[in-house]
Amino acid sequence: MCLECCNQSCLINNCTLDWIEKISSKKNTPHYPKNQFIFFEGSLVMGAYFIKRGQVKIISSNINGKEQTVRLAKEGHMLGHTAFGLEKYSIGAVTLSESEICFVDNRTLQEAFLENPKFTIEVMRFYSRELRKSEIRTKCLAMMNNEEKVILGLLYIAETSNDQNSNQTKIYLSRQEIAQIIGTNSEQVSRVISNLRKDKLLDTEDRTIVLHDLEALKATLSHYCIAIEY
Amino acid sequence: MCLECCNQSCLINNCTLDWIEKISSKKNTPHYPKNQFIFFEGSLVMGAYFIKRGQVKIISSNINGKEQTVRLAKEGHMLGHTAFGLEKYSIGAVTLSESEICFVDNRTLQEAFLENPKFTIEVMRFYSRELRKSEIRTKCLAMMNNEEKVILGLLYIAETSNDQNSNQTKIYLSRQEIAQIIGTNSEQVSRVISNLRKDKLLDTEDRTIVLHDLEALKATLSHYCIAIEY
DNA sequence: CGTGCTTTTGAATAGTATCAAGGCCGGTGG
DNA sequence: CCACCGGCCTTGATACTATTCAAAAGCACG
Repeated sequence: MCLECCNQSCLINNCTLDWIEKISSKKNTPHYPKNQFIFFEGSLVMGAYFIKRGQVKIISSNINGKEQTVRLAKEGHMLGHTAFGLEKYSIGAVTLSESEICFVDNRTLQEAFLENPKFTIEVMRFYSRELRKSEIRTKCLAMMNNEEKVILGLLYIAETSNDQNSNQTKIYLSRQEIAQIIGTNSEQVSRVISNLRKDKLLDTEDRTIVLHDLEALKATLSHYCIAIEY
Repeated sequence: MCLECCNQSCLINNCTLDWIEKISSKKNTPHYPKNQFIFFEGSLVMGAYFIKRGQVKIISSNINGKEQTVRLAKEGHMLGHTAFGLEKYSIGAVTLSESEICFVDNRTLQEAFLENPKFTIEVMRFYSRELRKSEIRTKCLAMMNNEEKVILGLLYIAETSNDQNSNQTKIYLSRQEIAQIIGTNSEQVSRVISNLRKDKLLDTEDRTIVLHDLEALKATLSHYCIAIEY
């Protein structure tokens, strides 16, 4: 039930009470394990997904199967939405952690948009923010060298991670997964992480990366004037 | 007057008739020459811009003044929008051709959104499409080599160009401007264009680039499964 | 006709991707 | 329990690509 949902950041909360109930009765909320596809590139568009809990990567591949992560999403984010009006998703989505994700079909969503202006406006603002973030990312990936890109990637992962409880952030993604976020390969990521560890900008515990000073990492990217308000 | 506007693709047309008139009475439509700033990075957000005619680049710079073009826009597109809720624009916009661009202040826009669901939905869809395009671009710029990026850039410029009347598209941007769109430098662009001319994939007339076979150019990028429906 | 800007091309350099080998760790099966 | 296997990580050597530097030519402009 949406009305009892723990996730305050869910966009559906911008609907009227009776619409929240209506959506609640139509949606379903499967439980996804880690590394599970939510939808595939090329599959049919049936509706939109709202992340209740967990971290998700949005991916796009070339014909050789090489995969690029184009966006990360966490609780409160919407997925699949970018495909409205098209027949098929041009991108795919995969869970990075164990997740709960609500699915709402196109028809219900369309009616909700027409009758809940506040909801529609907030969804619009969500896209607007994501577009701005995507554009800043375009700039960074175009102008940065490998070391800077890795730092950018780590900060991005940290910001879209859910466990920001303590003063240290742990990253459980593989070197390969990080490489796909910033557009390089696992060897380069490994090299840069080794250097950053020597410079005491991060620690590693086995394969886990531990960020203990986000501000110091951000400072290394300050030349790019990144607006950091995700 | 919006009601008499020649631009059928303008998003404002999704409002009710009286709202179109209301917006019409509040907006202004300055005439911009080529290479004119519409708004600067860091300036205050007063409203949104609707392109009536012309081509515009959205740019973002680093602290050294190096400039990256993160998006191209043409008639029917919205600008400045991505800054709602923020105090300042994190990006800037510059005309690439002589243009007419309508400005609507934040307050009027906000009221229009609340009372014109169809308008809001279409603006949302516009963002949604732009986000998808930006993400595909992220993938391409991450995976392509320089030659492919230049071809991608030329196709992007052609698609956001207004004079698609004949079977050949002319591009008047400098090598430097093209380089900033794809994240390289003018020398590389020059080299690639020389090679493409030898391969008969394009022609040049003085500094102008002439594309006479868009399909052949697109075919060279087919490995990337680009959804080409801008 | 000179000046300044863009384009083009070559050469040197720097940076990144690729290839290869070894180490570490967890899981599996004898 | 231990040996083996496969996956991921790390590091070095090498090849390749892209950037930078430099110079000359072309064009626009006063």
